[in-house]
Amino acid sequence: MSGERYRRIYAVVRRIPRGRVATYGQVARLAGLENSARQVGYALHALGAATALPWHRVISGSGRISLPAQAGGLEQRFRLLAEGVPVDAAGRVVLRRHQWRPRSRP
DNA sequence: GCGGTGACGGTCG
DNA sequence: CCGACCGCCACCG
Repeated sequence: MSGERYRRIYAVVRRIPRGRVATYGQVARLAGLENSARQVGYALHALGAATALPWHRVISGSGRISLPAQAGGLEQRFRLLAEGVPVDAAGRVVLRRHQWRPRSRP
């Protein structure tokens, strides 16, 4: 199932506060995996939508939902709206206002 | 072991 | 603002 890399990625995703979003690249960096933004998406995909992790709080660096609508993107949009994060019909979120900005990284 | 793949991201036109 | 390209890198057949 999950290797050490996945563990780190999941640990970061678990810290994203309700009502906030983080980007794949941001999660990768916080997990200590500098050039592995793609692996974050891969790791989340391996979980499936039934996981307890807030996978729906992770979006692309351009502020869009990357997941295709039929493959979970629709659910991701619903989950974000449900916790107060505005997502337009095209799946866009205003990062400037809703991106998670952790204080520091110990 | 090799090559294609993708829930990325930065750059360029 | 948007699409096309390209570099990255673990995973999988």
